[in-house]
Amino acid sequence: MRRRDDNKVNAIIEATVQIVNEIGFAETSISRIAKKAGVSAATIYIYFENKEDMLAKIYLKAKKAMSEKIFQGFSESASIRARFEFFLSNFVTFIIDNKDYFLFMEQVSNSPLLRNWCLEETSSLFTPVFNLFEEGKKQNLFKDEDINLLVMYSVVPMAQLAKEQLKGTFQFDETSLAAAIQMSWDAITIKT
Amino acid sequence: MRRRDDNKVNAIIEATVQIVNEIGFAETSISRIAKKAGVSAATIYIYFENKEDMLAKIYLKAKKAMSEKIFQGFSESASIRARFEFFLSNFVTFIIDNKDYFLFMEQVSNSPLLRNWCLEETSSLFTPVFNLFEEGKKQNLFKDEDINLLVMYSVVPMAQLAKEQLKGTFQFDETSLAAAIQMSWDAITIKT
Amino acid sequence: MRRRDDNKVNAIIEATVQIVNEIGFAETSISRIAKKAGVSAATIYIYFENKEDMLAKIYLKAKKAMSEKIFQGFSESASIRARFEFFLSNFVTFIIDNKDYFLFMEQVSNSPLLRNWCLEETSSLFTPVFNLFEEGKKQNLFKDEDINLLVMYSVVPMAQLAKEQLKGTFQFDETSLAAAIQMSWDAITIKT
Amino acid sequence: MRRRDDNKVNAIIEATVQIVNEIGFAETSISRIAKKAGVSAATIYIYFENKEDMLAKIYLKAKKAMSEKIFQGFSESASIRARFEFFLSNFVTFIIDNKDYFLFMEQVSNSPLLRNWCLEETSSLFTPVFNLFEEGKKQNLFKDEDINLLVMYSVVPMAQLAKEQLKGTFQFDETSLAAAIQMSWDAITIKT
DNA sequence: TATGAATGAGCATTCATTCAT
DNA sequence: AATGAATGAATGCTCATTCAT
Repeated sequence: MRRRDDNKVNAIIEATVQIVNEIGFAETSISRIAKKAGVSAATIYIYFENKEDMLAKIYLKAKKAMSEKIFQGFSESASIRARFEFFLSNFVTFIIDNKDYFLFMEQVSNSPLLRNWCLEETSSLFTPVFNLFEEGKKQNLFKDEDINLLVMYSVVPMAQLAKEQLKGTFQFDETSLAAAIQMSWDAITIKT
Repeated sequence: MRRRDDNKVNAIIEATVQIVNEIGFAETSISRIAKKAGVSAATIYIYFENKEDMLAKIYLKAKKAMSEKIFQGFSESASIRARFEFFLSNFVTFIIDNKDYFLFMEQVSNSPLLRNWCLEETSSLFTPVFNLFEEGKKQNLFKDEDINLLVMYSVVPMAQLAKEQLKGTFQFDETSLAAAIQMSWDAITIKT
Repeated sequence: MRRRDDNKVNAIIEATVQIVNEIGFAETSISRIAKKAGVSAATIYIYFENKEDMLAKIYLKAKKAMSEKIFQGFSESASIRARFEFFLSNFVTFIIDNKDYFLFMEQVSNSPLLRNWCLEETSSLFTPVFNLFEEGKKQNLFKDEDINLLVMYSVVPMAQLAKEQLKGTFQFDETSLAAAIQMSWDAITIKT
Repeated sequence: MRRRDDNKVNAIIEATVQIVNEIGFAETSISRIAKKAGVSAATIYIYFENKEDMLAKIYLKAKKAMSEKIFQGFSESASIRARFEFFLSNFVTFIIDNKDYFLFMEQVSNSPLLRNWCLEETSSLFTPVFNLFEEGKKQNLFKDEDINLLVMYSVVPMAQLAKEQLKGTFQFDETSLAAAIQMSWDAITIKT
């Protein structure tokens, strides 16, 4: 029997990510993916149950890749501030370096149909951040607000800025990254 | 000869917005819109050139409506802080009160194909905010950073929180709104 | 607006009947029907909800046509024997004259998926025959057996013979028709 | 080198027969058969040339099995009536006992594409019946009609009744079987 | 022998759009 | 202005079959 050809699977994944980014989630069709990946449309159904399954699996794969890259070298024993900086700059770096994957994830997570898939599996990938925020709150360093709020003011603007950079309307350098991290910090810490 | 029937146009617009929110951008088809609006699909082509044109026009209409509502009663002579609060709380209120329109705008603006349409026309609608930020920077109240950065840390988290509320995972009340506004304020102002 | 084009509907129906007879129920596809009918496949969906709906409607139409032709001029006051002959010879005539429709009905009624559709609506079309059998039983002319049995021995062999004629392996003429009717009669009547 | 694995062939045949009966001829696909038989779809092509060849071979196998069972113990020297009863009741018994095979044969023989295959090979399996009818005609016991006619009035109604039993709309017992055989007999014999 | 991988052709259906009235 | 009819092109997906191991 023929052996599973990982080149084909990867070609499918790459093609999917690129097409979703080029023309949008709504317009992405199996046949376009197949053509770009250089395989028959039928081949896709060997590796994935259906379109939704394919998108979900690619999404999870991307999310895991992000989590790994971001927390590679993350030390739970470092200071809150150090971990905060480490996490946010890794986050930005990942987005810039993995433009396609990140934009793909954005597209997927903005699609109403697919918001359900992956909540639990996903959130567990980011427990180090949640721990960080909880610890900061306990130390009276961070404001005593809902974790959601803290995330909104630290992670979300950073992601948005990275998106602006990908669009060409913003440019991260050391200075602006530091400024952004400081703004996040100011937003969630208690003024002294 | 009959005249342009605004009832029909409105029915089409309402139906479009609702369907996009119900089943997502990707699944929204002309025939579904027509059925929900109670008109023939052919009728849509009397009022709009094609599907893309229709979505663009609805998007612009929504954006204008938002701009008007947000800046209704906005006084350029009020204090920076007052204007800041006024703007952000109006913004949140608009989102909550006009759930359908806002989510529609989100869906559209996340679609790569359609991101180009309306950049200039759109940004001009928010000049009062840009003025506000410029003024704040001149007064040494706001950090001397790129306007984009200031926007990221004030508008974006607020929008995200409003979306969380619409999803049911967050709840704005007077206290949490005040807290959020304060976090925005802390992020962009110079600590004294 | 365009007017409903009955030519198109009829062309679809004719094409369906012919193709089902030519290549069988299992192999009949919408696109083949459309090609033969000279319309777009999409046009079929204007007149029928889906493939099953189309087949069901054509089946019912054929069944009604058969019932009408068979019972045209059927007199409830004629003698049992006269009605028996009238019915059976009309039945055979219909099959011979409407080969396509009859074979289509056979194909459909032998398909397990579709046996459910039309039992009630269909059986009511043949009440005159059931009445005939009941009456014959009351007069001690017909054997006192289940109506099903009487039908099996009168209608079914006749249908089968007509099918043989359509295949070319049998030929009805006045003599053989009379013989067949007599055999049916002998099967179900009480010997005296 | 391994030898032909009859377990696999049988599994394929069983699976085919069952699936055709469960979901109908039209919906029966190689991959479904393979799954049910517990083999790879490719394996089927080791034992059969293609789908049509497979169905034809199974059909013939079933037909031979039926012929064998029906004529097992058939004595050419018994009386006409005895042989007639013997044959018909064996026929019914076979259908009832081998529901799957019989219904499979019905499905196949009703498909126009496959009607050609097996005419000669098939008819030869039933020569004892033809002999019986010829003998009956010579003895002036049976009507002097085309053999086809005699078959129609003896075999066909019996098959149809058996089908009704399988559907649950009729029930053979000793009495009704005897009644049916008598009706067949009355249909084809010369009244005295 | 046996099979997972692979595919071109085809499926039923829906699409955005145009046409004739 | 309004719309039912009509369609070529596309959709996601399954098919029967072949290939490489």
